[in-house]
Amino acid sequence: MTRVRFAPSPTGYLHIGAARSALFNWLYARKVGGKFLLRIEDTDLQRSTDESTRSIIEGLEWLGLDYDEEIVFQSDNAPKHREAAYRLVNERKAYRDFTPKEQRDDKTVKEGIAERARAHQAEGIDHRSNPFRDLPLDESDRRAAAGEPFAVRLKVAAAGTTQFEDIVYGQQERAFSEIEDLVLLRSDGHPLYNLSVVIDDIEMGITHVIRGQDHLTNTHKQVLLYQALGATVPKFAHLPLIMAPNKGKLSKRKHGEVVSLTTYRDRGFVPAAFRNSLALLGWSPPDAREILSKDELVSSFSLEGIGRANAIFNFQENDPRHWTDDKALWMNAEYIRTMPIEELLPMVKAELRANKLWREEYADDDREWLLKTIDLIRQRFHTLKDFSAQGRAYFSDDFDFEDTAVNKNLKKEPRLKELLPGLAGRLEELESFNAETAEGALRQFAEDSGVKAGLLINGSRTMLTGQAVGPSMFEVFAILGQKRSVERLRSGVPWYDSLNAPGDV
RNA sequence: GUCCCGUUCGUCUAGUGGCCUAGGACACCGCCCUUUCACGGCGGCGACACGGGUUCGACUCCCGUACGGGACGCCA
Repeated sequence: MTRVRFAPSPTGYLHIGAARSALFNWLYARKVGGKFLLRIEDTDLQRSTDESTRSIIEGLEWLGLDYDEEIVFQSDNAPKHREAAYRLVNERKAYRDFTPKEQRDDKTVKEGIAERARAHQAEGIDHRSNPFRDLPLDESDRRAAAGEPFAVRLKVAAAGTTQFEDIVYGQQERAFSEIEDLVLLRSDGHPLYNLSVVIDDIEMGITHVIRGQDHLTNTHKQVLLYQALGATVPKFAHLPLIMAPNKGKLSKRKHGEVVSLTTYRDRGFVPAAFRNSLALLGWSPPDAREILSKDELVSSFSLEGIGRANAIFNFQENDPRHWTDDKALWMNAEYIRTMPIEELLPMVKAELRANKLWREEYADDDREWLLKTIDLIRQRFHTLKDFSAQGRAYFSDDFDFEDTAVNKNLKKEPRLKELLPGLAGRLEELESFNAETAEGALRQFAEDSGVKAGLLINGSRTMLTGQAVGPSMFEVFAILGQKRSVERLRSGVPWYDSLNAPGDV
């Protein structure tokens, strides 16, 4: 039985890179009929928060990734991790290191590592020189019993290599000389990442570890641990990383909310669309299709289809039109305009409700009207937000007039101030009011008035929606209905309204 | 610094020695449709990092160089 897991640490929102790892694990599990487990790696007590755990769970739910079995909280397993470390000490596969703990500033460790490595290189210090490595066990036990603090380190053999076959990156090999005697247990007894992960993965019966490529070189350490513990080594599949437009690491500090999954939810993404575009980052189906439903993703997914090169998530922070990856945005628009309207409806409802534009009649009496309206306006929308922003005039009489639209479609032709109310009169007289009759009346009125129909069409659009762009004007008349169309054509609002923009009259 | 990984249009990618004068998608540009804007249709721009091999033949295999990324912690 295949068992995979997603194991995020709850130290912030769910990052889109992590979300993709979760997605690939989930897809693989569903594809092969295995289990997809969730483990919260909350062993860093200082940085872990419940809020973050909640956001991870919500994020997975939003993406439609359901997990099997109970969530495992890694911190609950600390006693097991410690026990395993002590067992390794007793088996002489690990040892107590009584060297006093070195104080390190978390901010500067990265430079510290490089510096230390350089120094080691120059001075020729090898990491098999720990004086406690071969301390007799009874003496080690005695000093421990006496209360002397110690860390537990894995005893890595001096010579040899470790290897594993990565499903994505192929055969991997690393010399023991490249691997230090890693610390398993801190001197305060706190189990460290590599130990915890391995023990938990064994405990949870994980058969395939699918995770980011940033873990590729660490995997050798974990393989060593599996072997020391006498456990079966799982299969590994490392995923290429998702990078920022400058090819650097995607980070909250540098790139802000664009890397957070919740941003996509909050900014009007359809979950299926985001899931679809996430799946295509580093993976492609055999038939190179791009629009894939959840089921289609599952059925065409394979670890073999994963590429090896990092993918850039292309976004331009200060360009509202390209605030996130263009293809993701396009895909969202594609989903919005093509998905079954019944599936879109609840999302539109939530959006309208959040903006106080939802009316209870939409659920029953006006349901048909709502569906028709959504269908009409969704064609040119990119996110769900557009329903309450650009779409506002369809749901409320209180909407804004865009200055550019007013200037271009109304003020340029002063006669419109009289023509539009005139048109309203003609429309009012119609006994049967629909797109066809409205069009007929408008064209007739244009002819009678000696103006081009386009003048009235564009003027009407701006009077009725406040905008210069939108669906076919006659459809809009029909959707808004006779009464509202007439009222809005007669309203003088835009003529006064935009006067408050100084200098543009 | 050491080790590991990678490199096809601006971006996501197809491509597993001849099907490639390298295909698709997004973005961009143009035309058509349309008295708006989208959608749609048609077209354009645009890439095998570089150098050596191997081969009758390399985007595909090998080596090197360059560039990019990752890892190296008593963080996860």
